[in-house]
Amino acid sequence: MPELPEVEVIRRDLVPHVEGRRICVVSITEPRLTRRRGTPAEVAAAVLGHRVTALRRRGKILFFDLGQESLVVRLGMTGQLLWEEGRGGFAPDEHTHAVLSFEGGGRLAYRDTRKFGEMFLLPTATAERTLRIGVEPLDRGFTPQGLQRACRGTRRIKTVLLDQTRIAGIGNIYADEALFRAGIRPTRRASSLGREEIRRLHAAIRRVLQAGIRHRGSSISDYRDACGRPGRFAALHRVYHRHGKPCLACGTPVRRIILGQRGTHFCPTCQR
DNA sequence: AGTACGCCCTGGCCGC
DNA sequence: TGCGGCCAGGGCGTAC
Repeated sequence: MPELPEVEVIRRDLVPHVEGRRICVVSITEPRLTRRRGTPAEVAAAVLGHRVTALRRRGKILFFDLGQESLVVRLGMTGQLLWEEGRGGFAPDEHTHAVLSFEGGGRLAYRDTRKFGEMFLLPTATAERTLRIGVEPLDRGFTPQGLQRACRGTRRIKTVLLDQTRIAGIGNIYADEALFRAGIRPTRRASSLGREEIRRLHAAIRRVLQAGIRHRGSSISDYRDACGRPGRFAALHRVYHRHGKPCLACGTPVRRIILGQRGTHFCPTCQR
């Protein structure tokens, strides 16, 4: 579900509530949530009593820094982190798999219908390396030259964009939208892109991710921010989920194909 | 090294 | 109304 813009919106929503606050009650009720490392009881015990020193994001992943260790949260396809103010009145439903309560009031609920998300602990110092997270596309360190390097080897440009070990945070929606804005077909061999195309794609990736954040994310179905509100960016999608409808630039019907097991949307006229 | 594919889950929607 | 089939924004393991 959530890609970089959605996760960043959630992070920004949560920072004022959780940073500097101590976790005083932990409940993890879904064993799948901690499947990568440890049991729910072990993770809960390790989190309990710690202060959140920082809430960081890398790609689509959130890190609740707790001192030596960080609680790593991946939202998968349908994961949500919802902030509930106050102590009472909060009724977790059957899709609420974890709740962190904070000293002084306020709770953070983790909901995830499809249970693809995860929550586990890693040593803070090595967490990013362990998870092999690629370059952060909105950082200065992401350059056209870096994108060029990421394009070596792999077959199709969309596959490169979705590879989290190369560039972090781009998922199916923003890959299709960035490729449309750059005028590049998702099926193109990455190594065939010229300097000018790389430059356009680099700019398009940044523009589309920033626009996604500005409009508080894309809510196709499940995505909600930390207050439970949908984002507005889906209304501004130019190709994603617009198959059969006229391209907003030229009127040609937007086409949908399957690429890498994922629905892929593009304009056959505007994207070459 | 790269890619195709199945799979982990649940729910919504469409057509019959 | 009910049911089967297909779809979904992610990512991992396995086979080739």
